[in-house]
Amino acid sequence: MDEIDRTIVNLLRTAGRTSYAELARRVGLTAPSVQDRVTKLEKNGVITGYQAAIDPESIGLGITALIGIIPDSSADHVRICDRLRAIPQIESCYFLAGVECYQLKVRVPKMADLEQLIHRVGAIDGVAQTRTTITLSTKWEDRPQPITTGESEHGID
Amino acid sequence: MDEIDRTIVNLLRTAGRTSYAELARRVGLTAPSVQDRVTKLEKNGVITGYQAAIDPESIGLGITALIGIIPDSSADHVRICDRLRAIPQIESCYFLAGVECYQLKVRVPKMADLEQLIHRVGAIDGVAQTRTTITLSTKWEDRPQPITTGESEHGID
DNA sequence: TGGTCCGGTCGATCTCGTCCACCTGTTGAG
DNA sequence: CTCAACAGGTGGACGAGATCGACCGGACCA
Repeated sequence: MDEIDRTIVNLLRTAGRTSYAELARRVGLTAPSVQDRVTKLEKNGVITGYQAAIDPESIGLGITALIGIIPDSSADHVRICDRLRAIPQIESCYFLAGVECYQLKVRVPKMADLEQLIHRVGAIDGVAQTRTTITLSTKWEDRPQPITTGESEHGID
Repeated sequence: MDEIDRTIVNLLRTAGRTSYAELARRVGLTAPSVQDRVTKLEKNGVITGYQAAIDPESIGLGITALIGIIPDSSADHVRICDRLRAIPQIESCYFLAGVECYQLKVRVPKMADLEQLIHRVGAIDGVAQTRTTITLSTKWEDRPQPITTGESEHGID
């Protein structure tokens, strides 16, 4: 994980379809070397995948909401997590330090779908209460912050 | 935006570096046709970009937190938004319907950085109060939900 | 000194991306 | 009904990219 790897990661983070040849030009190596580095980054779990960013509204997911979950005292978190994972509308799921121990980011086409979704989450065993907030607009999302020099050690590679 | 477009989007959403030739095989067209469709999807704003998914810990961003912002009554939201946008650690920013009218998802290397970041956000003109929640773990994030048939009209293309 | 490993280059080959000419089915006007 | 215009697809050609194996040079160590 040297300076060249960081540059490659920064480039792929903002332009995930950049060819190996183009990456090679940017970092001053040849294509096979870059490919080798990228393969290692993938194998080491630094790069976990590639995804096209889609405008949610264009595919009929015009409503975004955040749902906080307050568990009851007997909650089985492995079970809750499994049940949540089975709900496709939940795009992100964070386990939090707080009274609301989960926060979900969900997307649905219509309000009726959101209502149904809230009921479904609320019905999960161990969920005492949910608190939903509608997002009026997404200012930005998943903006990659450039990697700084690895001044702290992370034991990667 | 027909069935083939939806298939292409679903494929690119989960495997953003899939070649046009491979996409063509999957949808039963030729590579030039697929490329044409993808170009149109990009031009119409359906596909807004491509990004490699990176494990945050691997690049020294081990701490994720959610920051809620409560504005004061005289808040100028354009100004607040601009100031927030200038902070690179804020990866996502949602404008919410609620007392906390923004929620930020931030990532930093160390707790000290988070503290500094909270102070910086709190110092923005129009921000009355912030409320920060640490995420103990990310169960999953940015999981693409497959596009269903466009039963509602969205006026795309 | 010599062996080994790591990471890079180079060259050959195959696949992919991209452009262009052509084909087909649909639509709408005369 | 016929014909022109058009959208969207196919197929071929050619340049660029991906990928593999062979080789090279420096660092490390016995």
